[in-house]
Amino acid sequence: MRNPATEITMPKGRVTISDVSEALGVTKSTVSRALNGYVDISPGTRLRVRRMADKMGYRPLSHAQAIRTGQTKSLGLVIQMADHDAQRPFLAEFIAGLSRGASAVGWTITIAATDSPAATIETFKTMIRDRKVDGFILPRTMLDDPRITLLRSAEFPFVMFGRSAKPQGCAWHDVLGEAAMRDAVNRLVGLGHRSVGFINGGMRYTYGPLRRDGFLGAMADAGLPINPTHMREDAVTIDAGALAGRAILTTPTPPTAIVCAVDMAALGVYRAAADLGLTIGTDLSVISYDGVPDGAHVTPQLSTFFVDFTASGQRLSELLIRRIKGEPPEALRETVPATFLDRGSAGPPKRTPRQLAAAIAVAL
Amino acid sequence: MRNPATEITMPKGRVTISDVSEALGVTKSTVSRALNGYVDISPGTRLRVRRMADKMGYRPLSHAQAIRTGQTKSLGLVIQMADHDAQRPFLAEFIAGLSRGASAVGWTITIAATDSPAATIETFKTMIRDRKVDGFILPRTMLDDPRITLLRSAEFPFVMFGRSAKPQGCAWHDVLGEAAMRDAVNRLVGLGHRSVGFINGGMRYTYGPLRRDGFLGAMADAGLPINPTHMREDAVTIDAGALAGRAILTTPTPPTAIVCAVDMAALGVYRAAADLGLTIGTDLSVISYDGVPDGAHVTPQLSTFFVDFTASGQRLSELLIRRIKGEPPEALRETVPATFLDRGSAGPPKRTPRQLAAAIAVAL
DNA sequence: ATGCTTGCCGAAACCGGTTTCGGAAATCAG
DNA sequence: CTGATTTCCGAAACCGGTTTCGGCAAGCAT
Repeated sequence: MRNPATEITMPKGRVTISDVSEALGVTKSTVSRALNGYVDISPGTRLRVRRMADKMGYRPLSHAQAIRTGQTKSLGLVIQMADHDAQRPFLAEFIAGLSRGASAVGWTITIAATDSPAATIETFKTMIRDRKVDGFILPRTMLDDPRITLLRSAEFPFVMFGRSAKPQGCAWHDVLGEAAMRDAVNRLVGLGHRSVGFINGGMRYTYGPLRRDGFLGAMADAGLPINPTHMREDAVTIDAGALAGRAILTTPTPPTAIVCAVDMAALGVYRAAADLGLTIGTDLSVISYDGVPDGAHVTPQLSTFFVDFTASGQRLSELLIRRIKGEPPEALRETVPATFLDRGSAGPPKRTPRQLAAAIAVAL
Repeated sequence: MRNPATEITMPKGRVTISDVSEALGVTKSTVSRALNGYVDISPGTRLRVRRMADKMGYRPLSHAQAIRTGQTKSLGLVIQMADHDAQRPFLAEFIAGLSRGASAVGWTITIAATDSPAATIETFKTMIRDRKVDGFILPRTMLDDPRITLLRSAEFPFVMFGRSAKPQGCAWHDVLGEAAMRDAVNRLVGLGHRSVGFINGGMRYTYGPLRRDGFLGAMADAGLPINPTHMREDAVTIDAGALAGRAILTTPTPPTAIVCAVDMAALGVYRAAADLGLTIGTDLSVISYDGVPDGAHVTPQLSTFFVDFTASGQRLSELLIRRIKGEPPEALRETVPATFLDRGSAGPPKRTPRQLAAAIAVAL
């Protein structure tokens, strides 16, 4: 009877904080404060509580704590199905990463899908109002993003996958797409190309202007002229990429290489090239960005800058949790490089633009 | 002062049940019971409470109710990244459907991703233990599914996307893959094919045997013999499909048509056919199942049975919520047909198997 | 008029935690 | 040795709901 710990009876159902406190002969409040690192608990007591708690397998119920603390220990992700083709291929990996980062510390991911921007904002509002989550991950940030406006004014924690020109209050993790575009141009120039086209992705997104600037900067550095007819925008699907590719290739003097801001567009260029009788990797070089699985299933395989969406997802969860716990957003900003996969869609130019134009004219 | 309702003062933060009860001059318990449809509340009082509640914009906090009721109003989805290629293409639509079905009635989707079957089971256990969700959606049910074993023994609600041979305690929603396979064979036979191959998906999954039986049944009904060398299994990726296709096409007397249980395998058959110099739709007919977006980007477009994963997801959420609310699993079982998309990969046979074999021999 | 149901709602406990407050014991200063 | 601080923990309120219990008043039959 001296040591209450020797006579604990394992409760049948869930073990609650009361079970632990009774087993130790202390009050609930002592257990709670010991477990939550309050300073007014002696080291000895803290240790005894800790031991007993995990001996009994005690795990606080997150929604029970939530009613007092206001924290659900849950991260929100709202995906917009409207711009599906753009983010579809990576969704699984991205979610896996988010989940890994969150569950590593006992948090969960709450997900919602919407059809329209308006529905997205409504979803954010109700999730905030009903305290469903403690913060949000924002994929595919846009230049003028209503989600940011809303969350900023609601003073609700969030972290972006992407960057922002108006960084006030924003935390982010992003991949250096502009550096990849520079690198792509440099590699093509190194291979001997003097005329390079560019197919960009969505210009409403923050990544669009960044990647364009990366391309333009590298071209300028290489002393190469920019041909406006060799530049296209807003191609994030195979169809759009095919259209853009054909448009560029049917100019009077087509480029011998094309840099694409997203893989889907590059796969479209493959199709356009095939239609025009061109062989990728020799007649036309292509370097792209994203690293979608399909890129490994075309001939030749697509040389692209691979983005590890799983790793980014995991990192974003970590950052958001730190943000929720109070770290200032300025301290939670980071960028990582993409990894180049050299797979054969880029080689030395076989023909001059003039010769290329002649070959294409025959095919038409 | 007669009517307390005329002098309510809007609370600044969230409006709680106490705010509503004070505004009406009744107790919390009355408000709670009125809103939750208890019978010991008079119709008049119920109406007054309802009106006041939504006039004040009162929304009960789900995690506050959870601590007493045990219900989080959240549905769980655990996705296993291991068998990625199989379910990857539909994940976004599926989640969107789940989300739609859940959020329509104020519930949410909690998602987790794991790397291995073992991790999956662990994730289920912790999510159950910590009461993170009220029930689970099980995608891609397997013949001998440890998830089902676990949930059944834990008496935890779940609903399957797929069926089960041991239906005890199981609720489900499924698409009739076997009917689609039958239909595919019938269509090919109607086009004049007498020799049809079959590439099945994963045989560990419940859909595998079902689709095989559908194929075999239709072949028997048509009086066509089964050539074992024309049948392959476990092909759920492009690569596996290409391998299986090549194996079937390089038999002494290849079939003039191949039915595939999953689109990814069919896309692999496209590659195998191209390697062997065959044209899909004429030299070789293909009918498949799933309706992946890629099927519209090959030439000719893939004729396939389209599955509406969004609709299925939505339906699954609805069924699971009903299951959680107490409806017996036997009452929650349903199947829906897939929709055939006739897009040109299946036509009348141009050559006999013998002629086909000769053509292939040349290509090799 | 009396006794018995029935309808309806208030009072209070409860769910599983967190947090404030105050006081006893231990430590420190003088 | 006394008085003033600290240190550490218990008691109790609290978070926002739900649910049990009991009692008052009206309705019913006798």
